[in-house]
Amino acid sequence: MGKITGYEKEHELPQKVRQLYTAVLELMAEGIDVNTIKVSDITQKAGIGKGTAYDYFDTKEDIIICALIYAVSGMISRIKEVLSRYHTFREQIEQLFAAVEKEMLERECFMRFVHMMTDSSFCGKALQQRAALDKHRECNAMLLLTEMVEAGQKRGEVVEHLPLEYIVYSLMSKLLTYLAVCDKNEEGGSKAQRLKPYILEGVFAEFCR
Amino acid sequence: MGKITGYEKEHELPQKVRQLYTAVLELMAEGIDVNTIKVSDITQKAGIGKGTAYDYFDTKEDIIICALIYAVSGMISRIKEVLSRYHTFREQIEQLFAAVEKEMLERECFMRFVHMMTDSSFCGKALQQRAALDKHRECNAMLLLTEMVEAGQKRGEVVEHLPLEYIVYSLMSKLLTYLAVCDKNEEGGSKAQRLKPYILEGVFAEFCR
Amino acid sequence: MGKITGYEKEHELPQKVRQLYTAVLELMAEGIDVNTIKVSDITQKAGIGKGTAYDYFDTKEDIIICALIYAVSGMISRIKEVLSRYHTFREQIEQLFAAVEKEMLERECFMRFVHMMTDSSFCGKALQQRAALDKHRECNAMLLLTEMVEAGQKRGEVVEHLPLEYIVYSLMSKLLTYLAVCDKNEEGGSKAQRLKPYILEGVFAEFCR
Amino acid sequence: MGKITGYEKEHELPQKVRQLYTAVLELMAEGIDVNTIKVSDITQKAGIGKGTAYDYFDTKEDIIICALIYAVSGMISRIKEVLSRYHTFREQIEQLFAAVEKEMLERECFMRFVHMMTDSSFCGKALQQRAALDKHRECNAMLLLTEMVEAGQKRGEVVEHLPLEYIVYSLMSKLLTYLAVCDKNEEGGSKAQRLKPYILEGVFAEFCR
DNA sequence: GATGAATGAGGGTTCATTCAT
DNA sequence: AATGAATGAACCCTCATTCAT
Repeated sequence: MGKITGYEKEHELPQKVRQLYTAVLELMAEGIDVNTIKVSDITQKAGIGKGTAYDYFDTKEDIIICALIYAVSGMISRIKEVLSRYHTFREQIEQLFAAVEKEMLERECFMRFVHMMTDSSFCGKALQQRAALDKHRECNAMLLLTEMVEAGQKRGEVVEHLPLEYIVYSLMSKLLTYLAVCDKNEEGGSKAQRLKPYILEGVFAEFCR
Repeated sequence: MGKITGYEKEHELPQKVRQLYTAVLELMAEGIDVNTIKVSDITQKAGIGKGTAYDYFDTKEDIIICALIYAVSGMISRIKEVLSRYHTFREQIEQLFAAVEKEMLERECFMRFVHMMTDSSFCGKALQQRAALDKHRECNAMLLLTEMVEAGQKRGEVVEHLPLEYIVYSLMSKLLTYLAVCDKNEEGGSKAQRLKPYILEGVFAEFCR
Repeated sequence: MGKITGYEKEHELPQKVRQLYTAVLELMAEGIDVNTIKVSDITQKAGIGKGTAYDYFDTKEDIIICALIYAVSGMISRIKEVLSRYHTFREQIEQLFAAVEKEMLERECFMRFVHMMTDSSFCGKALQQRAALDKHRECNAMLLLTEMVEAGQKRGEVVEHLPLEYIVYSLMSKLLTYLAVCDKNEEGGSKAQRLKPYILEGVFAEFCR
Repeated sequence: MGKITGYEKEHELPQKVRQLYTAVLELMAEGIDVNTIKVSDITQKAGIGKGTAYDYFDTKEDIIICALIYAVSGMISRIKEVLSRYHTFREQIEQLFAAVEKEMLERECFMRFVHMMTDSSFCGKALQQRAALDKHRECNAMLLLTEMVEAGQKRGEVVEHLPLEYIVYSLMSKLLTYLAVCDKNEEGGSKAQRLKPYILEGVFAEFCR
């Protein structure tokens, strides 16, 4: 049987694979370190046999990486979908922060994803290789931001005297800062709520005409 | 014998411990994943026996964490020392970016440290516990930034209508973005050089009067 | 359903069983170690489902053992058939060596069979048990030789001052030596061709009047 | 630490390695299939930790192969030693059969060794590779026979009209036949005893002047 | 004090066998 | 009847930690 690549469409996913992905993501949401996740943890939580995981994946790493790609792709698609309903840069930025903040599970996963992208862990290395091949793929958050900014510039909402590169990195960095604050503050995100308007205002002040 | 805590002053460090720290940091500089480092890797590179490491530390994690704390404390002291020779917020910011960029080996460590602080890896967890107890300690980079900003505000250079918290997080995020860009661009840091003036300018525009 | 015993006549063999046997023998001819053969290898090569194999056999060992018995029985029948057309001991011996050499696939199997008969591998143990029960059966090569020698003695061609037992073991050992030499020398059997006349001559000199 | 190669001299063998070898050979003497021996079987019988085995060997196969080479080399040296005290071909042949028969444990090993040499099992493949490199080494039984025959020819005791190759193969085959008969007959070797004089006589009649 | 040989618990992976379809 | 997805027991190997020297 052909193994899972991580690029399957939502509806192509075998049921067991969905269960595996869910299990991985839940484990991450519970704060378990990627490096200490055991195959038996995953399959047990997924409610399937250990051998079954290996019918679909070659290694433990594959399972985890594909689960992450799945989660991040899904998150980005959903955010894209939300953003497509808004037509100004300011609204889009606001919605972006709101969307990213909304789902606990995805947020956790996204943080993990970002970590791994800048990480030298076993999964990190593999993920980065994937990402290098995937510049054009759904799981590329930078691309999403780039498109948003370019569209904003076309509409005349976003300044043009700053390099696109800088604006995108800057946005990403602010978004991650915000996520980090959300993450740190588990008692309800009050610090995040306090800082959010300033972060947004900083973005608008610097990048909007 | 009392074990090493990680808070020893430079001159209090036993020779063997220094060798262990150096070994850990070199391994990291070589790009080895923290989760993959073996005790035997460390002791071999340190040129000492495995048992000796356990005379000074209780667990492998302790060795790595203390090595990181050591490296980051040292880095922050050195940066503090540099900054103390400058007396305007703008100069300090510029020097901060320059200093951070300069120390190649330490920069790698700093990135690792940052990762782990926002990470759920074995070391991460332990580091975060440490950090929670260490709000006042040398290895706290946020504290350094906070002091810088407060001093800047006292001197009337830094705006006061924004929350201190926001300014500090924002600075940290920009610094990390810069580091990430440096890191990514191994062919000589040209992207970092291109973006640097914009990042600095963004800081000054937003936070300086 | 009654399981396969390995004693079915050629025409009693269900089609699927024949496919299984062929698959096992082909795998062996490919040089795969008996201990390494996987059920999935066999069924895949046989072009049938894994479950189906277990409709006919209880264990993997059964499949392999029966395939071997099938192959060796077939080989011995065919040799018997050939030998029945010759009426002197010398001719029979010559034909025996020729026949054994001819069947390339079967030779491989025969070597495997011999190995296992003197082996303590999983299959070996089982085969030997079988053989102990099967003294009278088709797959018994020693029996074939014994009959040949006895007939030779009756016709006055073979010496009688040596124990039948010794003559038979000696013949078997020479035959196996010959096979081993054929086997070793894949570049065309020149060594086998060189040694063959001496082996035959040794047999005749020692055992023929 | 450097791993064991299997070519260590008796006195160079670390104690633990000796224990491992002994354990392997005892397991074989007990009739356990090489392919089913577990590392834990070996180390348990050797009375050492599982990990220790891997300090000296890289894989389970290595342990078994080296144990076999050790046993066979030892056996052959001992036989050589015995033979060196006899100076006629006839005596040497008699002593050879006696010596080979004597060492019950080693005999078992020798049969295993022979099996593996003509086998495609995991160990077999590796052993054969070794043997290909070891034409000149101690564990080469053919070499021992070759030397014996050549010396016999020089002394004028052994016929010269037959190819050396044939004589050696023939001797080996007779020796193995004898061993196989010894092996089969666990009730006291009476069959072996009955056949032995005929086998020896056959050798003398064919190869001695 | 310093060492590194020895340990053995633990986890990734395989594969014979089963059973729902 | 035939299938092959699912299972989980089993086993090799690693490596943090200990402790005799």
